[in-house]
Amino acid sequence: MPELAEIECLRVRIANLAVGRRIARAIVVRTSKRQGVTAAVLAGIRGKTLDAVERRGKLLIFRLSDETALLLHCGMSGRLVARKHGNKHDLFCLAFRGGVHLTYNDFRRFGRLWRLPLEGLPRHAVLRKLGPEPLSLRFSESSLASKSRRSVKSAILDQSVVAGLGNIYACESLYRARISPERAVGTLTRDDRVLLVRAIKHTLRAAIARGGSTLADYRGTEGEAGDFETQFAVFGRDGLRCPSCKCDGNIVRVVQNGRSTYFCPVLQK
DNA sequence: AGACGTACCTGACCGC
DNA sequence: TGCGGTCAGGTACGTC
Repeated sequence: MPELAEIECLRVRIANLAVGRRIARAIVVRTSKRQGVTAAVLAGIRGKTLDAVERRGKLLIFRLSDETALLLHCGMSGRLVARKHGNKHDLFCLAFRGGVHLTYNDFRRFGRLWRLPLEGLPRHAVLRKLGPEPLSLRFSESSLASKSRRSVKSAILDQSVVAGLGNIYACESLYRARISPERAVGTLTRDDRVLLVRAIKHTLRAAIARGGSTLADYRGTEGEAGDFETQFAVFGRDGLRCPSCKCDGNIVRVVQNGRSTYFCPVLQK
């Protein structure tokens, strides 16, 4: 459930479900020290009220009434679902008064959980190194200004450059901006950067409006209803015709920094 | 600085 | 049916 658009949709769903409710019980179903899912991390949250659910990049931030926060990074496959625990990949469950349950399920177990005082939040290592929110005014053409020779795809996936883009929306945004993912970020003109920033904002807004993307791993399960994957122009579409009517290109798949990149080499320069 | 490999995990899918 | 390889929405680390 991992990129910004999916996390944002999840945030809204959780907020509607549980903000203002008191936590009746926190159940650690399966301890994972590496992930931070331990009884110690969740100790003492019983009786606290969930005051707000926020998001920063791909991180979810649960503000609790005792001036602490739970931070959750869903990794590759983590998600919060509104049901009691029971699945074999469930790690913990928050039971709220009034019968609402939130269960964290993560079959690949790359997710992470932290608990810390609100007061120390901005200084927390995972938050401190995040770049601007892509949908905020702080994210602009100048955020991408650089003399670097690294690829533009690698730059926009770098969470310290812009927080929250993942592999799907990086590919889709570059397509929309008609910029090759293989271009060195330092060769982008100011106009290129303006186009790319606009494309990123547009792509994320469109994905959020559609409830995010739901890939095969999750399809048909537990209530996540996003369908932005039906709108992909390039992601996972290698060998198919470029959807632009103006070019005769085919989508290709290449590997950059160990990850699949999809693009149209005719349209994207 | 940055590319690359590796590690962390489980599971789906494909070719043999 | 099984087996090995490859792939997966993320991040961190060491090495070159």
